[in-house]
Amino acid sequence: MGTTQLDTVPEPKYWHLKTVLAEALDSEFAVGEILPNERDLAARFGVARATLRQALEQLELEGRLQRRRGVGTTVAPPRVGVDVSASPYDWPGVAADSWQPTECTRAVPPAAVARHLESEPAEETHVVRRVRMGHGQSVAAELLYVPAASVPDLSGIDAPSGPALARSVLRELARLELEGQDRAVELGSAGAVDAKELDRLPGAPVLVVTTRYFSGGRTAAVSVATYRADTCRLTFGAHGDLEISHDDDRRRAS
Amino acid sequence: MGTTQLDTVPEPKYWHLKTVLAEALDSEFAVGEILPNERDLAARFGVARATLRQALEQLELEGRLQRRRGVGTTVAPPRVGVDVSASPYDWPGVAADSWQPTECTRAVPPAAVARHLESEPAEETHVVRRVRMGHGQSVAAELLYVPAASVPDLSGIDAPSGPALARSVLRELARLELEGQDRAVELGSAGAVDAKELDRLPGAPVLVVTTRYFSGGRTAAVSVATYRADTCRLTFGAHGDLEISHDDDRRRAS
DNA sequence: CAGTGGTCTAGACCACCGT
DNA sequence: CGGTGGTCTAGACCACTGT
Repeated sequence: MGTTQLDTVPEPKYWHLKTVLAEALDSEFAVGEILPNERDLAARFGVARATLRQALEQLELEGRLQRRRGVGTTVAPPRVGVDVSASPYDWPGVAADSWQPTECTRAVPPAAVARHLESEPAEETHVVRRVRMGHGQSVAAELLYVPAASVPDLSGIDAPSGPALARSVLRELARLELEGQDRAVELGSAGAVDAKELDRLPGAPVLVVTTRYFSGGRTAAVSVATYRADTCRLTFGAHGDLEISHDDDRRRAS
Repeated sequence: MGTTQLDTVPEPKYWHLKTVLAEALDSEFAVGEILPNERDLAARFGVARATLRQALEQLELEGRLQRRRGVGTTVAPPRVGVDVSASPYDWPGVAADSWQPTECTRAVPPAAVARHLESEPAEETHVVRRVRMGHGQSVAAELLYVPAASVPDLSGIDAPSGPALARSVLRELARLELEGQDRAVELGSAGAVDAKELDRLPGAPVLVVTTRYFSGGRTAAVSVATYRADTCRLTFGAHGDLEISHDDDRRRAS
């Protein structure tokens, strides 16, 4: 029979608002255009600001709006397709990918990561910080955990803490034979540091990509990369509007 | 020089709250245990309920809490690893996967999908609805768009609208030679129907997995699967806490 | 039915950005 | 500085769940 019942439930205001705004976005606004401020919008729709904000939050989550404190709310461009497929036999940092190492420290990895680095209990590892650029902005922030055992020839050198050391670690890592890798994607919220790196507020929604690199029967490194969930679409394979489509303008009505 | 400045900015209350609660969750609560209700919690922490809720929302987004209207807030089990890697040369519905077809209608696909079905402009396609089960609950809801051209032998049959027809479409589809597929993952929010299917409220965060199936140089089908972002971790490859860990029955409060 | 989370309001103040 | 979005409050009522 199915639910022929037409759900007489009254739609929440913010949900209806979101729908109305989404339609308006499609038909009456161009990418990059700024919307009226929240107080005006709320007044125009006859709702409290909090309610209006609930609708805006949803639209931002869906990547249709972009809000910046002190500036305003703008219509976001379509999500950027970011390739995350990487051939399963390439180490990170090979050749010229879009990642840019920014720092390298030593620290004991969080429990969730340590669990993947089977052999080691609670030991310090190298931690390489990298940022992924795309379309003129930083798109992802990564922490790459590399146990000292994976880069034995680095024990002597500790001085050049920073990008230089980061590159050294990546170089040494690439000398191992990579046997395979593993990926998982989940939703998270940006911590304070990632948020700053991604130019978002703390708590912003991110897609967390955890990658394990296998070598010598062990997990030789673990990467935790956080992608801006509002602006990114992770692609596996040649999917999507590959890289940069210089021209995409849809949405133009009137 | 880097920001040695210790950021004297006062942390937002809800952010601090979230941290405190997260720690309490780790140390003082078992999976499945129910928390005090929001009004009590807010009073205990000396904040307004809205503020307390902001913290809870974040924790729910991160998959650490589960809130159900009329019931209460419980400590969520660790996220379920759901394999999404599928060998690139398998059609959906082959053998016994965890998908269960529930319906099959005909409709014109949304613009975003139609764009992937290059050849066709705004034509009707078969739309197969499937639900993916896992760990005793529905974990994902899918819409599979199959242009009539991809399943030519089905033109005569229209009667058995429902699971039977759905299975027919999948069977016919599997007769084509699959040349490859494509995946993209992005954040979205559940629509009214998906929400009901996933037992969540509308607007709940979901991971949207879009898959294109290629055959005969064309896109023979497009699948849009929405996974519960709060409870799922999408895995590519053998990653993660593989399948089912048989022992997980906590949740039993007298 | 009582108790829970979900929605909504009308304010207030704060942090940030551009000028 | 004025204007923006971000945080917070103290209420109110609604929708849902269990018993």
